[in-house]
Amino acid sequence: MPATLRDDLRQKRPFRSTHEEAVLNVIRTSATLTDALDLVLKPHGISPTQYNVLRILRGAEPDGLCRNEVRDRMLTRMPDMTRLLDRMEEAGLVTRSREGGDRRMVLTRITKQGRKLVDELDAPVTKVHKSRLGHLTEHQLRSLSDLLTLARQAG
Amino acid sequence: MPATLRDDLRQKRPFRSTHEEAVLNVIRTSATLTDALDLVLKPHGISPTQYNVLRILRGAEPDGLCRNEVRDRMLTRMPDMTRLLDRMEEAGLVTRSREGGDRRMVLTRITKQGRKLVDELDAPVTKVHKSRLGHLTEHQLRSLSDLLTLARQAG
DNA sequence: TGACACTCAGTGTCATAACACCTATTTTCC
DNA sequence: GGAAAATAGGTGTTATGACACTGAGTGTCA
Repeated sequence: MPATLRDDLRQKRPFRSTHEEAVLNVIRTSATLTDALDLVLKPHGISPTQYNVLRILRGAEPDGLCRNEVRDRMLTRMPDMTRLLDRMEEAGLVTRSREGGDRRMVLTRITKQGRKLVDELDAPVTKVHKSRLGHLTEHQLRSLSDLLTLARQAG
Repeated sequence: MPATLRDDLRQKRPFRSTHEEAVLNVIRTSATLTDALDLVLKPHGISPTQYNVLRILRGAEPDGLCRNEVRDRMLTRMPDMTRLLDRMEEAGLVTRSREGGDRRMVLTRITKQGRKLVDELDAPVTKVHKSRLGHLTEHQLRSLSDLLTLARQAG
């Protein structure tokens, strides 16, 4: 793994600004982390996006959530929740049902099978996170999260 | 914009570890930055991926690069460079030609039109980077890039 | 009380990404 | 010098993402 982003991307020129450098570093790091996660999830037949949905719905048990509520809690923007949930329903990971007072709402819940899958994935996912960031100190991890949280506070 | 990632994602539980918190922060921040860039690029008819290719090929002028070399310099993994470049060639942004000693190699170059487009985008892209991260100090930006670079050094 | 705007979901359609497999050329190495 | 491995690029097919549009159900307020 090359030491600097410039080496990594084999860039000849320096970055135009520290802002640009930071943006590219964030995107690059996100891609490597997502790729590593993807490798862990692939044998189980789900994508990082689907895994994200399962985590959200596990956290919302036993009430379930409506489609837009799931969408708004996603880590990445997902404009087509309907068909994402269609696929997950077909795979037996979630169920949907119209119920309650507001007949527009469709509650989505994680199934027992979905719950089992996401529970099983806890250990390997934790492991891949630690394998990717385990060489950072607690203080460095705290700083990183704080800086990223600050970065998202743009007007 | 909510202050913490937990609020942002409306998570009830705390993160399982600082590693996990950092991973999710990186992915979330990357998504918001990419979405902002996408908004700038969309009126020009290109995606962040295509913009990345144009930047790479502008930096490689006048020699051009072969397909795999472009792929390896991409910010995010792109397994189907062929058809990405097909589309860009069709849009008049790049050209391809077999030349030189190794007849397997296809050199890709940015066209005058592609060059014009990416040059025009310099100002608005810089602007969006600064609008997103302009509230951070130079020292914070430097720390952020350094921590992310360090984060990618995993074994 | 009924027109209007709003919200929730879903659909049609096209663009892009992902994955496995294929062909041509070059390199390696006996 | 020729078979085998490696490398460059491309194709077929499926899955997923993006975007505009539709329609049902709900609130609201003149």
